Amino acid sequence: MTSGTPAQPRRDRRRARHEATKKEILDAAWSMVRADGLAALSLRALAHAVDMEPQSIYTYFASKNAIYDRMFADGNQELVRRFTDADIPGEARVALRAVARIFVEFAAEDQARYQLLFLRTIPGFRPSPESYALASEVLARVRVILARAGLRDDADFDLWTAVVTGLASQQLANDSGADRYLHLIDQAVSMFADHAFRPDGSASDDRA
Amino acid sequence: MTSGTPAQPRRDRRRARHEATKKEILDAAWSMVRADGLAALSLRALAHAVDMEPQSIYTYFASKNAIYDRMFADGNQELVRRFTDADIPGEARVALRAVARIFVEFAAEDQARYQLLFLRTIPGFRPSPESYALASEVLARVRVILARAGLRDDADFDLWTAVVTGLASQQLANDSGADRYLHLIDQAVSMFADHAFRPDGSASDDRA
DNA sequence: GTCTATATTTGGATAGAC
DNA sequence: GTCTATCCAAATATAGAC
Repeated sequence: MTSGTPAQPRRDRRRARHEATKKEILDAAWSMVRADGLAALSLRALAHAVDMEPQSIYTYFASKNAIYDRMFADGNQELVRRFTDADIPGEARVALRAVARIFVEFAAEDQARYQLLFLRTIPGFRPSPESYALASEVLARVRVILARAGLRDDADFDLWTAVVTGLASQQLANDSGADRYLHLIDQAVSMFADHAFRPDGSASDDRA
Repeated sequence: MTSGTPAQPRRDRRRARHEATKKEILDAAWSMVRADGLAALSLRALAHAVDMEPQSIYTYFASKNAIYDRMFADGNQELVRRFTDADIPGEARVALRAVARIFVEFAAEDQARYQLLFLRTIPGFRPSPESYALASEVLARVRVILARAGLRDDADFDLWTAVVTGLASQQLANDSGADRYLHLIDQAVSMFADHAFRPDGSASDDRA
């Protein structure tokens, strides 16, 4: 009620500015890892990219791994967002196609992001519990979508993730920038669906 | 005919010693990347692991990337060897299973090796033409085996590599040390074979 | 072939003035 | 919140003595 505590507009502005700078640093980090590779990120280069001295980065992030951690969280959040935004239909094969496209296209867009999120590529880095929770969230969403499509078997789910991550990793490793594996998505989904939804007892084993 | 050229036994011994030390260094490098991650390899630590000063490494390798290059070559050579040693039967599904097992087990054994051979994980590194030729050799062998099994379509081949690399990368990223995806190999092969060898016109598209 | 010495660069990180 | 100053460790690499 007295002077000096006017609902703290000054502190809010300061906090907003702080967050804006943080975002600026993260954006720069993303473009650097895209250009030079995930492991090549350095605090010096990052700082200079945002016109700072390297030491000033520590005002915003406690360590280099803290930056990786935020990037890890951002990447997973973006993927969650894409699953949320797309309204996935109930029909099984259509749903599977939609999920596969979202994932593989997301992967193909950014090799560094894919490495950070899905491969263990940075020697010292392990995501914080909060960030890891977002990664689990992604998996949980996919699991829900697939369950709604009629897929509840754990082995089938694992097989599914193997198929889509296989397309993604091949696309990135052997055809970055083009669509050699991207356009196999529908075929892969058909293959998987034929298998997962095959009538009981039709499992062929040894004969071509 | 005269003195001083006695079929050069001394030079041979020296060369043998040189090659032995080189191998010693490479062995140490492999165990270090297995322990600490591929990207964490340093010449210092490597040298001290073989009781040398870091500078002495340069007697054997021109650079750090030259070491990665030899490791890349060794890894591919080992994989070629495994395909050569296994005699793959003519029957299609049996052949596919054999190839898949060899590849996925090879991958699962060593995360660092898999990253080096199949993922672009080390920012500066690109294999030399000679080493890259060995990688092509691996792919060519698989292509021949699959062609003999009746698979000659390029898209089917790409789909095949996606399935096996998917199993491999999931096994490494999510279940290192166990066999969650390893034991999906047979199922994955059945899925793929049912698809690749399906009778003409049976392509299902939209219905579950 | 291995060492000492050294150069150079880069890396991540802290203390403290302003 | 940003800087200067610094630290320390590690990195790759070269020159030259032995």
